Amino acid sequence: MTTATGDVEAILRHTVTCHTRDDLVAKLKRGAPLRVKLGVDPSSPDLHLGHAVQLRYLRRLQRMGHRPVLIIGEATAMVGDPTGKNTTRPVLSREQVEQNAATYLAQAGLILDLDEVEIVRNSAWFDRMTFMDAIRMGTSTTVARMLERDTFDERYKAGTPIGIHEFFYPLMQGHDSVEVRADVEIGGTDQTFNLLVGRDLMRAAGQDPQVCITLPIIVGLDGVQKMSKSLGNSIGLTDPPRDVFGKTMSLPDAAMGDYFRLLTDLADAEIEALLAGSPRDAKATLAERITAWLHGEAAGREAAAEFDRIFRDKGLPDEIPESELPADLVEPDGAWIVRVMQHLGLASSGGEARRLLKGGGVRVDDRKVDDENHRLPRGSTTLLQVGRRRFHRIRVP
RNA sequence: GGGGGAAUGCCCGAGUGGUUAAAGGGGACGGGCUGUAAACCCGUUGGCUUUGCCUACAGAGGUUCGAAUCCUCUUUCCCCCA
Repeated sequence: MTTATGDVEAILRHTVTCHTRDDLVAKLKRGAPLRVKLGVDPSSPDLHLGHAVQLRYLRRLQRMGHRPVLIIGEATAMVGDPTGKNTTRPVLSREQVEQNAATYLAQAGLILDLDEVEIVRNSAWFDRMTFMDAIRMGTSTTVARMLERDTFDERYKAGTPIGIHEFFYPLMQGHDSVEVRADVEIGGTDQTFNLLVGRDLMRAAGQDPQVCITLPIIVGLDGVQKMSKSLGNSIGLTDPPRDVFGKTMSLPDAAMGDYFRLLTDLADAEIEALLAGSPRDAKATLAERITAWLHGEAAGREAAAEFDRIFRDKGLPDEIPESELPADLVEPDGAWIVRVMQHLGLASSGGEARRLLKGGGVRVDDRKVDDENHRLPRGSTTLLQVGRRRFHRIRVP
Protein backbone atom coordinates (compact mmCIF):
# COMPACT_ATOMS: atom_id res chain seq x y z
CA MET A 1 0.00 0.00 0.00
CA THR A 2 1.03 3.55 -0.65
CA THR A 3 0.87 6.35 1.83
CA ALA A 4 -2.27 6.59 3.85
CA THR A 5 -3.42 9.90 2.39
CA GLY A 6 -2.86 8.70 -1.15
CA ASP A 7 -5.15 5.83 -0.41
CA VAL A 8 -7.78 8.11 0.99
CA GLU A 9 -8.00 10.06 -2.24
CA ALA A 10 -8.21 6.90 -4.29
CA ILE A 11 -10.82 5.42 -2.04
CA LEU A 12 -13.02 8.49 -2.11
CA ARG A 13 -12.84 9.08 -5.85
CA HIS A 14 -16.37 9.45 -7.24
CA THR A 15 -17.98 9.00 -3.86
CA VAL A 16 -20.34 11.49 -2.28
CA THR A 17 -19.83 11.56 1.47
CA CYS A 18 -17.58 9.92 4.01
CA HIS A 19 -18.29 9.68 7.72
CA THR A 20 -15.69 10.32 8.79
CA ARG A 21 -12.59 11.00 6.84
CA ASP A 22 -10.52 11.07 10.02
CA ASP A 23 -11.70 7.61 10.94
CA LEU A 24 -10.81 6.38 7.49
CA VAL A 25 -7.30 7.79 7.75
CA ALA A 26 -6.87 6.21 11.17
CA LYS A 27 -8.00 2.82 9.93
CA LEU A 28 -5.69 2.95 6.93
CA LYS A 29 -2.76 3.80 9.14
CA ARG A 30 -3.03 0.45 10.80
CA GLY A 31 -2.01 -1.05 7.50
CA ALA A 32 -4.39 -3.99 7.57
CA PRO A 33 -6.84 -4.50 4.68
CA LEU A 34 -10.17 -2.87 5.40
CA ARG A 35 -13.27 -4.98 5.72
CA VAL A 36 -15.65 -3.24 3.36
CA LYS A 37 -19.26 -4.17 3.88
CA LEU A 38 -22.05 -3.95 1.36
CA GLY A 39 -25.46 -5.14 2.39
CA VAL A 40 -27.46 -6.43 -0.50
CA ASP A 41 -31.17 -6.76 -0.41
CA PRO A 42 -32.42 -9.80 -2.29
CA SER A 43 -35.96 -8.49 -2.45
CA SER A 44 -35.90 -8.51 -6.23
CA PRO A 45 -33.81 -10.89 -8.28
CA ASP A 46 -32.44 -9.02 -11.26
CA LEU A 47 -29.50 -6.65 -10.93
CA HIS A 48 -29.16 -3.51 -12.98
CA LEU A 49 -26.61 -0.76 -13.50
CA GLY A 50 -27.65 0.87 -10.24
CA HIS A 51 -26.41 -2.16 -8.35
CA ALA A 52 -23.38 -2.25 -10.58
CA VAL A 53 -22.21 1.13 -9.32
CA GLN A 54 -21.78 -0.32 -5.86
CA LEU A 55 -20.39 -3.62 -6.99
CA ARG A 56 -17.84 -1.90 -9.20
CA TYR A 57 -16.82 0.29 -6.32
CA LEU A 58 -16.36 -2.78 -4.20
CA ARG A 59 -14.22 -4.33 -6.88
CA ARG A 60 -12.11 -1.20 -7.00
CA LEU A 61 -11.39 -1.43 -3.30
CA GLN A 62 -10.81 -5.12 -3.68
CA ARG A 63 -8.08 -4.35 -6.20
CA MET A 64 -6.55 -1.91 -3.76
CA GLY A 65 -6.11 -4.80 -1.39
CA HIS A 66 -9.19 -4.46 0.76
CA ARG A 67 -11.67 -7.14 1.65
CA PRO A 68 -15.28 -6.94 0.44
CA VAL A 69 -17.85 -8.41 2.77
CA LEU A 70 -21.15 -9.01 1.05
CA ILE A 71 -24.08 -9.39 3.40
CA ILE A 72 -26.97 -11.22 1.86
CA GLY A 73 -29.79 -9.55 3.69
CA GLU A 74 -32.12 -12.50 3.89
CA ALA A 75 -33.52 -11.44 7.21
CA THR A 76 -33.66 -7.78 6.31
CA ALA A 77 -35.24 -8.50 2.96
CA MET A 78 -38.14 -10.02 4.75
CA VAL A 79 -38.64 -6.72 6.53
CA GLY A 80 -38.03 -4.58 3.46
CA ASP A 81 -36.01 -1.39 3.41
CA PRO A 82 -38.39 1.50 3.99
CA THR A 83 -35.96 3.94 2.35
CA GLY A 84 -37.62 5.88 -0.40
CA LYS A 85 -40.85 4.00 -0.09
CA ASN A 86 -44.11 5.72 0.48
CA THR A 87 -45.93 2.58 1.39
CA THR A 88 -45.19 -0.38 3.57
CA ARG A 89 -43.72 -3.20 1.57
CA PRO A 90 -45.10 -6.68 1.70
CA VAL A 91 -43.11 -9.08 3.81
CA LEU A 92 -41.43 -11.59 1.53
CA SER A 93 -41.48 -15.31 2.08
CA ARG A 94 -38.31 -17.13 3.01
CA GLU A 95 -38.38 -19.18 -0.17
CA GLN A 96 -38.71 -16.12 -2.34
CA VAL A 97 -35.79 -14.48 -0.61
CA GLU A 98 -33.61 -17.58 -0.94
CA GLN A 99 -34.31 -17.77 -4.62
CA ASN A 100 -33.58 -14.10 -5.16
CA ALA A 101 -30.34 -14.39 -3.24
CA ALA A 102 -29.12 -17.14 -5.53
CA THR A 103 -29.84 -15.10 -8.64
CA TYR A 104 -28.31 -12.06 -7.06
CA LEU A 105 -25.02 -13.81 -6.39
CA ALA A 106 -24.89 -15.27 -9.86
CA GLN A 107 -25.30 -11.82 -11.37
CA ALA A 108 -22.98 -10.10 -8.91
CA GLY A 109 -20.37 -12.58 -10.06
CA LEU A 110 -20.39 -10.81 -13.42
CA ILE A 111 -18.73 -7.86 -11.73
CA LEU A 112 -16.99 -9.08 -8.62
CA ASP A 113 -14.64 -11.97 -8.21
CA LEU A 114 -16.73 -13.81 -5.69
CA ASP A 115 -13.86 -16.10 -4.68
CA GLU A 116 -12.24 -13.08 -3.10
CA VAL A 117 -15.36 -11.89 -1.38
CA GLU A 118 -16.62 -12.84 2.04
CA ILE A 119 -20.28 -13.70 1.66
CA VAL A 120 -22.44 -13.85 4.73
CA ARG A 121 -26.14 -14.31 5.19
CA ASN A 122 -27.56 -12.27 7.98
CA SER A 123 -30.10 -14.90 8.83
CA ALA A 124 -27.08 -16.55 10.46
CA TRP A 125 -27.44 -14.25 13.43
CA PHE A 126 -30.97 -12.98 13.19
CA ASP A 127 -32.39 -16.49 13.29
CA ARG A 128 -30.71 -16.99 16.64
CA MET A 129 -31.84 -13.75 18.13
CA THR A 130 -34.47 -13.84 20.81
CA PHE A 131 -37.26 -11.39 21.18
CA MET A 132 -35.46 -9.85 24.11
CA ASP A 133 -32.34 -9.36 21.99
CA ALA A 134 -34.45 -7.45 19.54
CA ILE A 135 -35.93 -5.31 22.28
CA ARG A 136 -32.44 -4.54 23.49
CA MET A 137 -31.52 -3.49 19.97
CA GLY A 138 -34.47 -1.14 20.10
CA THR A 139 -33.06 0.72 23.08
CA SER A 140 -30.23 2.09 21.00
CA THR A 141 -32.31 4.65 19.18
CA THR A 142 -35.47 6.69 19.56
CA VAL A 143 -38.70 7.21 17.71
CA ALA A 144 -37.83 10.87 17.32
CA ARG A 145 -34.59 9.94 15.62
CA MET A 146 -36.40 7.61 13.24
CA LEU A 147 -38.97 10.23 12.41
CA GLU A 148 -36.23 12.64 11.44
CA ARG A 149 -35.68 10.59 8.35
CA ASP A 150 -37.33 12.01 5.29
CA THR A 151 -39.00 8.79 4.28
CA PHE A 152 -40.70 8.34 7.61
CA ASP A 153 -41.28 12.02 8.14
CA GLU A 154 -43.07 12.37 4.82
CA ARG A 155 -45.18 9.33 5.36
CA TYR A 156 -46.00 10.34 8.89
CA LYS A 157 -47.11 13.80 7.81
CA ALA A 158 -48.99 12.47 4.83
CA GLY A 159 -50.82 10.07 7.07
CA THR A 160 -49.68 6.92 5.34
CA PRO A 161 -49.03 3.96 7.58
CA ILE A 162 -45.62 3.13 8.97
CA GLY A 163 -45.21 -0.40 10.29
CA ILE A 164 -43.38 -0.83 13.58
CA HIS A 165 -41.24 -3.46 11.92
CA GLU A 166 -39.94 -0.84 9.52
CA PHE A 167 -38.18 0.89 12.37
CA PHE A 168 -36.16 -2.25 12.83
CA TYR A 169 -34.70 -2.24 9.37
CA PRO A 170 -31.92 0.27 10.08
CA LEU A 171 -31.20 -1.45 13.36
CA MET A 172 -30.84 -4.78 11.67
CA GLN A 173 -28.57 -3.34 9.04
CA GLY A 174 -26.50 -1.71 11.74
CA HIS A 175 -26.30 -4.92 13.67
CA ASP A 176 -24.89 -6.66 10.61
CA SER A 177 -21.94 -4.31 10.88
CA VAL A 178 -21.39 -5.37 14.47
CA GLU A 179 -21.49 -9.02 13.50
CA VAL A 180 -18.96 -8.74 10.69
CA ARG A 181 -16.86 -6.04 12.38
CA ALA A 182 -16.97 -3.83 9.34
CA ASP A 183 -14.33 -1.15 8.88
CA VAL A 184 -16.25 0.55 6.13
CA GLU A 185 -19.79 0.27 4.93
CA ILE A 186 -20.81 1.55 1.54
CA GLY A 187 -24.20 2.35 0.10
CA GLY A 188 -26.11 4.84 -2.00
CA THR A 189 -26.64 8.33 -0.67
CA ASP A 190 -30.16 7.31 0.26
CA GLN A 191 -28.63 4.86 2.70
CA THR A 192 -26.90 7.50 4.81
CA PHE A 193 -29.17 7.06 7.79
CA ASN A 194 -29.02 3.29 7.71
CA LEU A 195 -25.24 3.41 7.46
CA LEU A 196 -24.87 5.78 10.35
CA VAL A 197 -26.98 3.61 12.64
CA GLY A 198 -24.24 1.04 12.18
CA ARG A 199 -21.77 3.43 13.75
CA ASP A 200 -23.97 3.83 16.81
CA LEU A 201 -24.51 0.13 17.27
CA MET A 202 -20.82 -0.65 16.84
CA ARG A 203 -19.89 1.98 19.35
CA ALA A 204 -22.47 0.56 21.75
CA ALA A 205 -20.94 -2.88 21.25
CA GLY A 206 -17.51 -1.53 22.15
CA GLN A 207 -16.23 -1.69 18.59
CA ASP A 208 -14.44 0.87 16.50
CA PRO A 209 -17.27 2.47 14.48
CA GLN A 210 -17.31 1.85 10.78
CA VAL A 211 -16.59 4.50 8.20
CA CYS A 212 -19.66 5.20 6.08
CA ILE A 213 -19.07 6.00 2.44
CA THR A 214 -21.94 6.93 0.18
CA LEU A 215 -21.98 6.62 -3.58
CA PRO A 216 -24.06 8.51 -6.11
CA ILE A 217 -27.37 7.03 -7.09
CA ILE A 218 -27.75 6.84 -10.82
CA VAL A 219 -30.98 7.88 -12.41
CA GLY A 220 -32.90 5.51 -14.63
CA LEU A 221 -33.89 5.93 -18.24
CA ASP A 222 -36.38 8.62 -17.38
CA GLY A 223 -33.52 10.72 -16.09
CA VAL A 224 -35.40 11.64 -12.95
CA GLN A 225 -36.06 8.74 -10.68
CA LYS A 226 -33.45 6.39 -9.36
CA MET A 227 -32.87 3.32 -11.42
CA SER A 228 -35.18 0.60 -10.29
CA LYS A 229 -36.59 -2.44 -11.90
CA SER A 230 -40.02 -1.85 -10.50
CA LEU A 231 -40.11 1.61 -12.05
CA GLY A 232 -39.28 0.04 -15.39
CA ASN A 233 -36.43 2.47 -16.01
CA SER A 234 -33.49 0.15 -15.56
CA ILE A 235 -30.78 -1.38 -17.69
CA GLY A 236 -30.32 -4.94 -16.52
CA LEU A 237 -26.93 -6.62 -16.30
CA THR A 238 -28.34 -9.52 -18.25
CA ASP A 239 -30.21 -7.47 -20.83
CA PRO A 240 -29.19 -8.44 -24.38
CA PRO A 241 -26.51 -6.24 -26.02
CA ARG A 242 -28.93 -4.51 -28.31
CA ASP A 243 -31.09 -3.44 -25.36
CA VAL A 244 -28.16 -2.29 -23.28
CA PHE A 245 -26.96 -0.15 -26.14
CA GLY A 246 -30.37 1.16 -27.10
CA LYS A 247 -31.46 1.93 -23.58
CA THR A 248 -28.24 3.79 -22.94
CA MET A 249 -28.81 5.86 -26.06
CA SER A 250 -32.20 6.87 -24.76
CA LEU A 251 -30.75 8.36 -21.58
CA PRO A 252 -31.15 12.06 -21.14
CA ASP A 253 -27.86 13.86 -21.82
CA ALA A 254 -27.66 15.11 -18.26
CA ALA A 255 -27.20 11.57 -16.96
CA MET A 256 -24.12 10.85 -19.04
CA GLY A 257 -21.55 12.26 -16.66
CA ASP A 258 -22.49 10.00 -13.80
CA TYR A 259 -22.73 7.01 -16.08
CA PHE A 260 -19.28 7.63 -17.49
CA ARG A 261 -17.70 8.14 -14.10
CA LEU A 262 -19.42 5.32 -12.32
CA LEU A 263 -19.80 2.69 -14.99
CA THR A 264 -16.77 2.97 -17.23
CA ASP A 265 -13.05 2.86 -16.55
CA LEU A 266 -12.27 5.96 -18.56
CA ALA A 267 -9.99 8.55 -17.01
CA ASP A 268 -11.58 11.74 -15.75
CA ALA A 269 -9.85 13.88 -18.39
CA GLU A 270 -11.09 11.63 -21.13
CA ILE A 271 -14.61 11.81 -19.79
CA GLU A 272 -14.49 15.60 -19.66
CA ALA A 273 -13.33 15.69 -23.26
CA LEU A 274 -16.16 13.45 -24.38
CA LEU A 275 -18.75 15.46 -22.52
CA ALA A 276 -17.45 18.65 -24.06
CA GLY A 277 -17.91 17.25 -27.55
CA SER A 278 -21.00 16.14 -29.43
CA PRO A 279 -23.49 14.71 -26.95
CA ARG A 280 -24.66 12.20 -29.49
CA ASP A 281 -21.18 10.84 -30.05
CA ALA A 282 -20.41 10.85 -26.36
CA LYS A 283 -23.51 8.82 -25.69
CA ALA A 284 -22.65 6.36 -28.41
CA THR A 285 -19.24 5.90 -26.81
CA LEU A 286 -20.88 5.42 -23.46
CA ALA A 287 -23.35 2.92 -24.83
CA GLU A 288 -20.62 0.96 -26.56
CA ARG A 289 -18.46 0.94 -23.43
CA ILE A 290 -21.22 -0.34 -21.24
CA THR A 291 -22.31 -2.93 -23.75
CA ALA A 292 -18.72 -4.11 -24.20
CA TRP A 293 -18.24 -4.33 -20.47
CA LEU A 294 -21.30 -6.51 -19.99
CA HIS A 295 -21.12 -8.56 -23.18
CA GLY A 296 -17.60 -8.27 -24.55
CA GLU A 297 -15.84 -5.96 -26.99
CA ALA A 298 -17.24 -7.65 -30.07
CA ALA A 299 -20.81 -7.36 -28.84
CA GLY A 300 -20.25 -3.70 -28.10
CA ARG A 301 -19.03 -3.00 -31.61
CA GLU A 302 -21.84 -4.99 -33.17
CA ALA A 303 -24.47 -3.27 -31.09
CA ALA A 304 -23.11 0.11 -32.11
CA ALA A 305 -23.04 -0.81 -35.80
CA GLU A 306 -26.50 -2.26 -35.69
CA PHE A 307 -27.84 0.77 -33.89
CA ASP A 308 -26.54 3.07 -36.60
CA ARG A 309 -28.00 0.87 -39.26
CA ILE A 310 -31.46 0.83 -37.74
CA PHE A 311 -31.80 4.33 -36.42
CA ARG A 312 -29.45 6.46 -38.43
CA ASP A 313 -29.83 4.66 -41.74
CA LYS A 314 -33.32 3.43 -40.98
CA GLY A 315 -32.37 -0.11 -41.90
CA LEU A 316 -33.20 -3.42 -40.36
CA PRO A 317 -31.68 -5.20 -37.41
CA ASP A 318 -29.32 -8.14 -37.92
CA GLU A 319 -31.66 -10.65 -36.51
CA ILE A 320 -35.35 -10.34 -36.80
CA PRO A 321 -37.39 -12.83 -34.87
CA GLU A 322 -39.30 -15.00 -37.26
CA SER A 323 -42.15 -17.38 -36.74
CA GLU A 324 -45.06 -19.03 -38.36
CA LEU A 325 -48.58 -18.16 -37.45
CA PRO A 326 -50.59 -21.02 -35.97
CA ALA A 327 -53.19 -22.26 -38.40
CA ASP A 328 -56.09 -21.42 -36.14
CA LEU A 329 -55.37 -17.71 -36.55
CA VAL A 330 -55.65 -17.91 -40.29
CA GLU A 331 -59.02 -17.18 -41.82
CA PRO A 332 -60.09 -17.80 -45.39
CA ASP A 333 -59.18 -14.25 -46.41
CA GLY A 334 -55.88 -14.26 -44.56
CA ALA A 335 -54.64 -13.40 -41.08
CA TRP A 336 -56.14 -10.42 -39.32
CA ILE A 337 -53.39 -8.02 -38.36
CA VAL A 338 -54.86 -7.28 -34.94
CA ARG A 339 -54.75 -10.96 -34.00
CA VAL A 340 -51.27 -11.35 -35.40
CA MET A 341 -49.91 -8.46 -33.38
CA GLN A 342 -51.52 -9.79 -30.26
CA HIS A 343 -50.22 -13.27 -30.89
CA LEU A 344 -46.67 -11.98 -31.34
CA GLY A 345 -46.84 -9.89 -28.22
CA LEU A 346 -46.47 -6.70 -30.25
CA ALA A 347 -49.68 -5.57 -28.58
CA SER A 348 -51.05 -6.73 -25.28
CA SER A 349 -54.66 -6.64 -26.38
CA GLY A 350 -56.75 -6.24 -29.47
CA GLY A 351 -57.58 -2.74 -28.36
CA GLU A 352 -53.94 -1.81 -28.11
CA ALA A 353 -53.26 -3.26 -31.54
CA ARG A 354 -56.03 -1.11 -32.99
CA ARG A 355 -54.69 1.91 -31.21
CA LEU A 356 -51.21 1.37 -32.61
CA LEU A 357 -52.63 0.95 -36.07
CA LYS A 358 -54.75 4.07 -35.85
CA GLY A 359 -51.84 6.00 -34.40
CA GLY A 360 -49.69 5.18 -37.39
CA GLY A 361 -47.24 3.06 -35.43
CA VAL A 362 -47.46 -0.07 -37.55
CA ARG A 363 -45.60 -0.90 -40.72
CA VAL A 364 -46.14 -3.93 -42.91
CA ASP A 365 -43.26 -4.63 -45.26
CA ASP A 366 -42.10 -1.06 -44.60
CA ARG A 367 -45.41 0.49 -45.58
CA LYS A 368 -47.52 2.21 -43.00
CA VAL A 369 -50.81 0.45 -42.41
CA ASP A 370 -53.57 2.11 -40.45
CA ASP A 371 -56.46 -0.08 -41.53
CA GLU A 372 -57.47 -2.15 -38.57
CA ASN A 373 -59.08 -4.70 -40.85
CA HIS A 374 -55.89 -5.33 -42.75
CA ARG A 375 -55.27 -9.00 -43.56
CA LEU A 376 -51.98 -10.68 -44.24
CA PRO A 377 -52.53 -12.93 -47.25
CA ARG A 378 -52.26 -16.67 -46.85
CA GLY A 379 -49.00 -18.18 -47.91
CA SER A 380 -47.11 -14.92 -47.45
CA THR A 381 -44.17 -13.87 -45.33
CA THR A 382 -44.48 -10.42 -43.92
CA LEU A 383 -42.19 -8.06 -42.06
CA LEU A 384 -44.09 -6.41 -39.27
CA GLN A 385 -42.77 -3.33 -37.49
CA VAL A 386 -44.32 -1.73 -34.45
CA GLY A 387 -42.95 1.57 -33.33
CA ARG A 388 -39.36 2.25 -34.22
CA ARG A 389 -37.73 -0.74 -32.70
CA ARG A 390 -39.89 -3.82 -32.70
CA PHE A 391 -39.68 -6.10 -35.68
CA HIS A 392 -41.06 -9.51 -36.45
CA ARG A 393 -41.18 -11.58 -39.59
CA ILE A 394 -44.27 -13.70 -39.74
CA ARG A 395 -45.17 -16.50 -42.12
CA VAL A 396 -48.82 -17.04 -42.76
CA PRO A 397 -49.50 -20.64 -43.74
C1' G B 1 -62.74 1.39 23.58
C1' G B 2 -65.71 6.07 21.80
C1' G B 3 -66.53 9.70 17.87
C1' G B 4 -65.61 11.60 12.93
C1' G B 5 -63.77 11.04 7.86
C1' A B 6 -62.14 8.31 3.55
C1' A B 7 -61.81 4.17 -0.31
C1' U B 8 -62.67 6.30 -8.12
C1' G B 9 -59.11 3.98 -13.97
C1' C B 10 -51.26 2.68 -13.90
C1' C B 11 -50.77 7.05 -10.16
C1' C B 12 -52.83 11.73 -8.30
C1' G B 13 -57.53 13.61 -8.49
C1' A B 14 -62.84 15.70 -10.07
C1' G B 15 -67.56 13.83 -9.89
C1' U B 16 -72.83 13.12 -4.79
C1' G B 17 -79.29 9.57 -8.79
C1' G B 18 -79.72 9.75 -15.54
C1' U B 19 -75.69 12.24 -22.94
C1' U B 20 -70.09 9.03 -17.07
C1' A B 21 -65.89 4.03 -19.79
C1' A B 22 -66.11 8.45 -15.85
C1' A B 23 -63.30 16.00 -16.11
C1' G B 24 -58.18 17.54 -15.22
C1' G B 25 -53.09 16.40 -14.41
C1' G B 26 -48.98 12.93 -14.30
C1' G B 27 -47.02 8.62 -16.37
C1' A B 28 -47.00 5.32 -20.39
C1' C B 29 -47.52 4.24 -25.52
C1' G B 30 -47.81 5.84 -30.85
C1' G B 31 -46.93 9.90 -34.46
C1' G B 32 -44.15 14.68 -35.94
C1' C B 33 -39.35 17.25 -35.11
C1' U B 34 -34.48 15.03 -33.57
C1' G B 35 -29.33 12.63 -31.65
C1' U B 36 -34.06 6.17 -29.47
C1' A B 37 -31.38 13.42 -25.63
C1' A B 38 -34.09 17.80 -24.06
C1' A B 39 -38.01 21.08 -25.37
C1' C B 40 -42.33 21.41 -28.22
C1' C B 41 -46.81 19.78 -31.16
C1' C B 42 -50.58 15.87 -32.23
C1' G B 43 -53.10 11.29 -30.99
C1' U B 44 -54.24 7.13 -27.76
C1' U B 45 -54.60 5.24 -22.86
C1' G B 46 -60.63 -1.25 -19.51
C1' G B 47 -61.83 -5.71 -22.66
C1' C B 48 -64.17 -7.87 -26.94
C1' U B 49 -66.41 -11.16 -32.30
C1' U B 50 -66.02 -2.61 -32.15
C1' U B 51 -71.85 1.64 -35.93
C1' G B 52 -72.58 -2.82 -31.00
C1' C B 53 -71.68 -5.71 -26.56
C1' C B 54 -69.41 -6.80 -21.78
C1' U B 55 -66.87 -5.42 -17.37
C1' A B 56 -65.62 -1.20 -14.09
C1' C B 57 -65.67 3.70 -9.30
C1' A B 58 -62.90 -1.28 -2.01
C1' G B 59 -66.36 -6.12 -1.26
C1' A B 60 -71.43 -8.18 -0.59
C1' G B 61 -76.45 -7.13 -0.56
C1' G B 62 -80.62 -3.52 -1.09
C1' U B 63 -83.72 1.00 -2.81
C1' U B 64 -84.84 2.84 -7.90
C1' C B 65 -87.30 2.75 -14.50
C1' G B 66 -82.05 4.12 -13.73
C1' A B 67 -76.50 4.27 -8.87
C1' A B 68 -69.55 5.76 -8.73
C1' U B 69 -73.40 8.86 -6.61
C1' C B 70 -78.93 6.77 -1.71
C1' C B 71 -79.38 2.63 2.35
C1' U B 72 -77.29 -1.83 5.11
C1' C B 73 -73.41 -4.95 6.37
C1' U B 74 -68.11 -6.24 5.62
C1' U B 75 -62.98 -4.94 4.78
C1' U B 76 -59.05 -1.41 4.84
C1' C B 77 -57.00 3.36 5.93
C1' C B 78 -56.81 8.26 8.23
C1' C B 79 -58.00 11.88 12.12
C1' C B 80 -59.68 13.28 17.10
C1' C B 81 -60.69 11.61 22.12
C1' A B 82 -59.43 7.67 25.77
